[in-house]
Amino acid sequence: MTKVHTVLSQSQLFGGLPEDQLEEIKKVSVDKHFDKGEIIFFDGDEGVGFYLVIEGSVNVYKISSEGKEQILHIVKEGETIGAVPVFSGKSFPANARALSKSHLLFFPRETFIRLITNKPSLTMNILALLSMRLREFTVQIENLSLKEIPGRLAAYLLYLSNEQGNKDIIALNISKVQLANLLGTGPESLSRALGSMKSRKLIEEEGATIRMLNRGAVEELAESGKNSR
Amino acid sequence: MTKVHTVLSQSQLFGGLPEDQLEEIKKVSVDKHFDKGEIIFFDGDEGVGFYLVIEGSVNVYKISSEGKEQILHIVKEGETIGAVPVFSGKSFPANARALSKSHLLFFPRETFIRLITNKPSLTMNILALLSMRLREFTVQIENLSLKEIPGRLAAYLLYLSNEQGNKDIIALNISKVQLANLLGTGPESLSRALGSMKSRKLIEEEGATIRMLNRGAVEELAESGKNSR
DNA sequence: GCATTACCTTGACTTATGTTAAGAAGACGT
DNA sequence: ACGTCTTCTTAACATAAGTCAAGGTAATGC
Repeated sequence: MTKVHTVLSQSQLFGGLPEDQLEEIKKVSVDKHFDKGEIIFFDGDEGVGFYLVIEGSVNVYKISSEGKEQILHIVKEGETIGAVPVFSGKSFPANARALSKSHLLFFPRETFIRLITNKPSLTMNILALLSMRLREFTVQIENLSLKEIPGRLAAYLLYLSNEQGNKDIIALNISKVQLANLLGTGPESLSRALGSMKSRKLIEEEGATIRMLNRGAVEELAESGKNSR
Repeated sequence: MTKVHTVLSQSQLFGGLPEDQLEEIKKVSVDKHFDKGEIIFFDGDEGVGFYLVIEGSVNVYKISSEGKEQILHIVKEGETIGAVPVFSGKSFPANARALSKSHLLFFPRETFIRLITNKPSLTMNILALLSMRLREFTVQIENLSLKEIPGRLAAYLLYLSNEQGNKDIIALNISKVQLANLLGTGPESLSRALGSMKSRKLIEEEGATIRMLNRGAVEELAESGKNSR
């Protein structure tokens, strides 16, 4: 069983599909390889198809005229990037860059649309995928607009903890700069927010590992969005 | 021809469908009426179906623990609300409230899913709709994170101008408080941003009408996101 | 037609976060 | 093992925007 096959069959997009359909899917895809830091597409480029990550991880982000970066999504194995223009028929709505050496599968737009027509279960998977992404974006808008930076950080730590099995030991999977850009700020403010949580005994930090000392207080911080008072 | 029929046939969701399918759609829907200010659903409520606006307008929003409101979308005739949980099978991701006396059609989840199975053109419409919404959210995240309030305001004025036929005379279709909440701020800051644009001769204001005096400068403000320098 | 209410604007003040700069700690290649 | 880069932290300062309060204007009801 190849890695490609394993990832496809476990992806949200193609999971649960019969073997013959998976084969068909594999056949219409094109292998693409990117080095760390390489651009996969730019905001505004014509969207001629989408990508599924087989190995590595990808940063999907917007960039301001001054060069500040807002990360929309960090995409890992089995997830997709660039699906929006497949269905709304326009350009990519953001930039994408490989965070590590990555292996992606590219699906050309027209071929893929022909493929999904009259495959209701696959279509339902896509609808679920897009809906999930919408749900995530509403959370991100809520965080950016209604929470201050310490609150966003607390919410992200809880999200990570949840993803890693609700342990109190959390592994930061991305660099501090990237985390800052995901939270809509820069490394200095992130450093201060972490420092504040440490001095208030909410967390401990050791390298890329964070230990939650007071989950209740972290939850309250994430909930209220505000640091104090 | 009833209003319902007209709106359905011109909606993004059901536009371009044959007459018999439109009839079938109308049959599975349920009429719902809401007064101004009435809640349609709450963030977290179980999503048992979605709504299509026939008449009136609806505010889809998140709310912070302190009561600050962030508008995600102002939904008008022919548009839908609450589609996410139909496909990702969970709760509504935000609140919805009628901005005026409104007439909506409600589509129960299971019935609607049965209806769309094996109707590829309808399914493609839904995919396009969700993709469009995703695209809009990426713009909103970009605005919230990478632009200051004057920049967001400028971008919104250009959006309105574009929607109203690229005239320099723009009709504000919502109250200032709502506009402020859409831009992620409060009425005081919006007032100041408008004041700054007026004193710099970028715009003139008369009641709910705004006249763009210097489109180039407005575009630059929206583009750079920053007020000065 | 007048009073009451909702909506909007303005001003003074506070605060969170951005900015600039410098230094510390860690990673990396030679 | 050494120096060079990158990444992170800390501090001092600048600024955008939130907050609180007051007043004005427009809309609405009696």
